[in-house]
Amino acid sequence: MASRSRVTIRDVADRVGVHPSTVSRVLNPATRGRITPEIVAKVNEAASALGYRPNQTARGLRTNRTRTIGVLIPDITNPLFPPIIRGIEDGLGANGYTAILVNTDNIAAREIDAASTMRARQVDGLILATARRDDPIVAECIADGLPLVLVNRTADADGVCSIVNDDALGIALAVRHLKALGHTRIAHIAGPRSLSTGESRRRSFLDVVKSEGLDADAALIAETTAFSEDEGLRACAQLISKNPGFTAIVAANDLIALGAYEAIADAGLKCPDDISVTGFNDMPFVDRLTPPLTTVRIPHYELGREAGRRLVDLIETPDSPARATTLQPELIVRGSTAAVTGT
Amino acid sequence: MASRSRVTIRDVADRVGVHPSTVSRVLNPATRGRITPEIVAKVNEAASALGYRPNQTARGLRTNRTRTIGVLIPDITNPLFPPIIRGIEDGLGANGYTAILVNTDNIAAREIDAASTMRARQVDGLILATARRDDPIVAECIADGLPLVLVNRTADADGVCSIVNDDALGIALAVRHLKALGHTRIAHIAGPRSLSTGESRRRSFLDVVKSEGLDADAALIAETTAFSEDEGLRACAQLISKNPGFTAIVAANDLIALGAYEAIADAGLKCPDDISVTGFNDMPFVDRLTPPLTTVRIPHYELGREAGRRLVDLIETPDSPARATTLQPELIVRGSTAAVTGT
DNA sequence: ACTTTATGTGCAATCGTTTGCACGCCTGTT
DNA sequence: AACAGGCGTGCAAACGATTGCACATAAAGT
Repeated sequence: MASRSRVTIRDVADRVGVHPSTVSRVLNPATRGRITPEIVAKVNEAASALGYRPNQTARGLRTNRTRTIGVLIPDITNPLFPPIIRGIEDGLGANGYTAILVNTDNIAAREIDAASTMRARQVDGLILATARRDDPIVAECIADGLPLVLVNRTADADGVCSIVNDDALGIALAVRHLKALGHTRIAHIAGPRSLSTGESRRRSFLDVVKSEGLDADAALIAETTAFSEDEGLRACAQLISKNPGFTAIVAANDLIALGAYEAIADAGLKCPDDISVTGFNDMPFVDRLTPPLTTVRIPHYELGREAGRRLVDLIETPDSPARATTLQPELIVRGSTAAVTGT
Repeated sequence: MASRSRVTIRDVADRVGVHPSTVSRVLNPATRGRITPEIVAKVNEAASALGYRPNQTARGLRTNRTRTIGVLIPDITNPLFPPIIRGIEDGLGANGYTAILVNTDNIAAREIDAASTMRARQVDGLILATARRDDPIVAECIADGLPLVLVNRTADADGVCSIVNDDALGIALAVRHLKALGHTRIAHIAGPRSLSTGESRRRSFLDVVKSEGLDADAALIAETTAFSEDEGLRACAQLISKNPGFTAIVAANDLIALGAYEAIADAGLKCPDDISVTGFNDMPFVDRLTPPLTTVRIPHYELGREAGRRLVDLIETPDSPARATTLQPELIVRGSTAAVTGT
């Protein structure tokens, strides 16, 4: 009696005196209408009296649908991801799906392994927040017809659903804001080009700088190998030492901006008095920094929710088209940007 | 061929010309020894040639063990939890278990619902970071013999495993640090008494204040209804307005400490010059605040990892004893505490 | 009144694995 | 040379649900 899943569909059937299949039909909303209302009532009553709970494992075996989806993220400890995950949960949960989550730390082998585990567990689909531009998991899912949605990043392969922020708009908002403050020579500390976010923000920066008629000087672009504070510090210090005469920095994300803060202080300069800085992501607490960081807020929760919904779509209507969706970010102006001071 | 789980144990058996059960035995390390090495080799070869991956759903149905465990947390968006979750994943993953995660926002109905979903999915055990001191889910798990571990919080019920921080030690570290700085009238902004963390830190505070021979004045204790910045602000403002003449505050967690920062500023006072403040948790970025927060660092990752390991223990050796484990915190001294200034 | 159609329920196979049991065959003992 | 005991493998029955099919019974059409 204290057993794990004590009561089966057969117990319910026996109690009412009907066949197990009848109970199954009653419990399935789609077939319930085919059963006499009186029996429906009896079955429902018996089911709740016995505390019956359908065994999802058995159901999954028979139907080949587990209502479970796999989510691969780099690192839940990165504050970027928790809101995405909540969004996914909410986008999925409304339809009775649940997520199993794995952190991969951006290590390809871990990603492959995790994907394999999830497939052994018969997930109905996958959400990747880990996708590289050229990603073997993406290729495999496409080959095997496993529903797949990319979130926050995108891949070069086409025919795959992705939900990403409109980075071009975000960068444009930052640049136009700085232009309005009188800046004309604006630097960019770019993210890794192997990641879609790094590459797209970089390209967007170049585009908008040109279209706004600002100085488009290759010396104003610094490269990083990771979206990290250390790399931001290193790249910014290098930028300053080359002294290309900029008055503002558009950082590819908040951590890089934090690194830039340090590099600026190390150089004996002040933000925003000497150099304005913008971030990207609006991580928690960047409003508490000194100065509070002007940054681009990405709708992380909405990205996740949309990804969840889209995946459910893909699973339940297999012919639904694979399109890339972008969501709009917003510029949050705080204290790290200021009008350029006359020389 | 592009089907979801295309190759079964039978396909492998057919290719080698043996019975499916033989393949099963080869694939199971425990029974592999009973099979002729030559056949073992052939089966392994065929399995990898066909890309066979055992169907966990079928296995779970047969064995009644899904190697899946359920994790209930209040809100993954709270920076407290991500490290715990990574810890759980690591503590579990080494043994081939995976976690399914649900956020409950501390809403009892959501917790019940989530627990029910997990049980329908035949989880092998549950980890609760949501437990209230008197929690119906805990009671149900005990009644049904479902392995259960509580993390970060504990429940009043006995016979349940819990992994928690040594709050008494944490509070003692904070109080002794302040005492060493010359503070004698120290206030405490407590968390909700319905949560084990709120209650235990409060009691520990009273204990250590007494044992250290400091002023134990009921007027020095403020109450909150939630571990939030707003509540911290409210409670601290109230404390200041009652003016019991304190020079330091031990906040029950970092968010409350943040609220205290605001209340202190609102009152025209300065931290740490007029009032020292200590937090609890060492959340990300509290080292970037002005002033950087002196706080108690809880080994969150280790709590999670220990919880994961313990749950695996409970599952695999059913008679293992239910004990409460505490892990030791550490005081991180930063800029929000200073020596008391002579009047 | 007799066939036709609809309607509600039971039957049994099936999903992919695991595992107790039985049955050969080979080896070693007397 | 006959027999006991392993040892390796096959057989088939589960696990708990779903679902195409068949079969009653009742309602409807001619």
